[in-house]
Amino acid sequence: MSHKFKKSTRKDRRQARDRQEVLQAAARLFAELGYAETGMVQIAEAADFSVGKLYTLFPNKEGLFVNLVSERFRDMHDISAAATDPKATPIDQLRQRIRAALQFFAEDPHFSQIFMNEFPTLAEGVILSETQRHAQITAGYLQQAMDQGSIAVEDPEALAAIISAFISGLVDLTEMRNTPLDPDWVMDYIERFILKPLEAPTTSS
Amino acid sequence: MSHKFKKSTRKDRRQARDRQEVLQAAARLFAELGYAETGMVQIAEAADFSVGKLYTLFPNKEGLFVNLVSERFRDMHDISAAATDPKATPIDQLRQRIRAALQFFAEDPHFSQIFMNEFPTLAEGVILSETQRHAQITAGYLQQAMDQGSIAVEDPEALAAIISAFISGLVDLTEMRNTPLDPDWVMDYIERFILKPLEAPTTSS
Amino acid sequence: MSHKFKKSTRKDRRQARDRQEVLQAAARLFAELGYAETGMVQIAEAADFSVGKLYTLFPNKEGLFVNLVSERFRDMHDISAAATDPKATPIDQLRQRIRAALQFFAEDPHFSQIFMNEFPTLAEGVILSETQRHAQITAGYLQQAMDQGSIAVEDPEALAAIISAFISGLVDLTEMRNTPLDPDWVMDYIERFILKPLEAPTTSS
Amino acid sequence: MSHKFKKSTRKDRRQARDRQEVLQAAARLFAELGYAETGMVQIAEAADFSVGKLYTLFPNKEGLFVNLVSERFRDMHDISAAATDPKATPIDQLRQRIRAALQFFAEDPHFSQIFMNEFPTLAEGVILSETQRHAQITAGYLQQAMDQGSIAVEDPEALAAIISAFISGLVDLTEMRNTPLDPDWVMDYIERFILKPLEAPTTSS
DNA sequence: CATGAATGAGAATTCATTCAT
DNA sequence: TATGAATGAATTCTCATTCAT
Repeated sequence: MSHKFKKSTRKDRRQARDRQEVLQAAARLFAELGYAETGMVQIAEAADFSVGKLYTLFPNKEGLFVNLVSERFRDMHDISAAATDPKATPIDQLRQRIRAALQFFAEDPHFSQIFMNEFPTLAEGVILSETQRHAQITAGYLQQAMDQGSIAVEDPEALAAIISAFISGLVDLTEMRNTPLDPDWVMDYIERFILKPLEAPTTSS
Repeated sequence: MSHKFKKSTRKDRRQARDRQEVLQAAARLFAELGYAETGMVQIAEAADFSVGKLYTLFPNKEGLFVNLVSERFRDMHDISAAATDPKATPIDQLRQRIRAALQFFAEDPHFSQIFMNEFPTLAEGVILSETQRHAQITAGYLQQAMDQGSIAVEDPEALAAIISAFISGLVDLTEMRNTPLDPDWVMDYIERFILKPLEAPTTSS
Repeated sequence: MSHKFKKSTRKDRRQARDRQEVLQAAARLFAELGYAETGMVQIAEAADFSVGKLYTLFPNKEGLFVNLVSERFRDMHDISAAATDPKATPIDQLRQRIRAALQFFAEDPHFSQIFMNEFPTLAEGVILSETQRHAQITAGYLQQAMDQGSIAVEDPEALAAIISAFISGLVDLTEMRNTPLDPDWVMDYIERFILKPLEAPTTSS
Repeated sequence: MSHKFKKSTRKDRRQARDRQEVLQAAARLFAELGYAETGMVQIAEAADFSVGKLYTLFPNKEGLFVNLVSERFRDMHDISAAATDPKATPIDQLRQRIRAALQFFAEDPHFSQIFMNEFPTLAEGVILSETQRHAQITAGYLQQAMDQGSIAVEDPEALAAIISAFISGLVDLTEMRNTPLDPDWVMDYIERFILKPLEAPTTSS
């Protein structure tokens, strides 16, 4: 019973699984070739589906891409949220979030690459708002910390942008050096150049 | 005097001017629509030239783009070089370079946007090497400073990447806020979060 | 029986039929307008297919042309081969071949025209080698006949070229007169001016 | 004096000379690259004239080509006419004409190549009529000879086509073998396979 | 008159999307 | 419902011809 909610769950589950398979294949191609150079036929072949199927799962190429990115974003968000201890201080929660994000990038280099390379070009609608949401969360923690007086008062949006850029810059460098991403290595830089200065008593100025 | 050198400067000058006009129009379109979404016909219309003219000025679409970017890059490099006082300390020279680059971004928001958005996707050949060159110069100053003992010893490449990312992040934020870029504002952050920590005697740890 | 081999014959057959239709339409246009003056859009319209379809059937315009010509060539070769009685004398086999070729030209005036007009310009790769192959076969028969002493000793390559030219010349004249090609009429000339003189005992000179 | 006729002869002569230079350069290019692959700019450069000049000398690309071919045709005609002894028998006059034409081909391989390769495709208007005129002259001699009873009665047009084809075939072979054209060699074949059979008393039939 | 840069119509080719089977 | 062949609009690039200088 409860028809409304559980209707055709079997089909839905299969659909969801198919979508995942397509997204996985697409992620690899987008990462390797870029959005513009990846064709729908290619994606279909890589995912072992027909082109038509792709259009039953996603509205169009852009939709597929948006879906791919926003889904991974949501995953990242969920993981980050799960990794955050609500009883910790705001700054510690931020630390946990950042580390979780780095872990995520380390585990999904395809997404990481797409995020770094293809993203800016296509930063529209859903996607743009996703990045902004993440930035806002970061900014939120910083704002809380400022309110509590535990860090110096700054423009929290700017600090969030800086943290984001920090990560981008170091992930990029990692990619360029063709080495796996080491979250600790990045974390150390963030710790020393951002968090520590913020936490240091600005007393003797 | 020197006949050989001044030959046909009239036409050359006009060509150069036309090229600039095309690049200007193209820069605006690439910034607004992105490389892939901008057509040659569109550029021609925006620059008020015929399509054919575009192909007398540049070998093809990619050539036009590369020209646009590498030209502005060279300009940036030249301006940066001119702004640098070779008698200053390495870190001060780096300060001067960064400020010059920021000034440049502030004055050419289109290039700035293209640099931020279109770049990663098309980062090939000439362009990639240009970015690397800039990063290397930054790294070079940092290395010198480390050698002189004036800053803490770090991975200079990573620091260069961080500085680059810092700038990207804050320029991006500025764009997002739709406000003009204030070099001083960015500089202040770099000063406080990167240069100062580096210069601080790491002694009492 | 034999599942593997008959798989998807339906589609294959349709494809083959479509290909033939395109080639037919293209043959007419190439014959009437020439290769350079015939556009892909025109061919598509004439064959009542979309332009895209053409590119699923052939790699590009040149490919379509080469296909058209080499296919007909192969047909001609097969028909010629089938028409040849291996037990006959070399000269009689040559007779049979020439007659078969003339029959072929008579039945496909478009190909004949393309062969006469468009050929030299585009005589590259596959096509050139096809003509050479035919010339070599002719030369081969002549060589055999010479070896057997049944015809006078001559440069067989030159004789082959002459026979080829003979056919071209008379086919051309037929076209110019806008009359259907009569194989017997051409054959008669070849018989009297080439084969008979060759066979005649060169004794009493 | 006699203003009407000699007006601006200086200029006319220069024009004629320029035209020749252009045609010479064009002939080489058309022979090497083919009509379609040869551009007006290329011709201009090869002839060391401006593109504009080309359009004062000829109406357009096709006009230039037609001019080139018909001019050489006229030359060939003139030379052939001069080489012909009106007191000789028709067949001897034909011999003289053919020999003159062969000489001409031997001396101007570019024209020869264009004639063989590019010609059929562009066989329109002026050009077509030129070939026909030559064929008609040949046919005329043959007709005369038939009327005089010195050769067997045949379709003179067909014979003319055959002679033409004979020449084409052997010139082609020469080109393929990449050797210079030997008029005597070709002449010998024509003599033995066409003229002699024609002259032979058809008595014993 | 000569020049050769500028023009723009036209050509080949691609590929996201649709829809008959 | 799934398929993947078919579609055709859109894109890049060329080159014969013109015309301002």
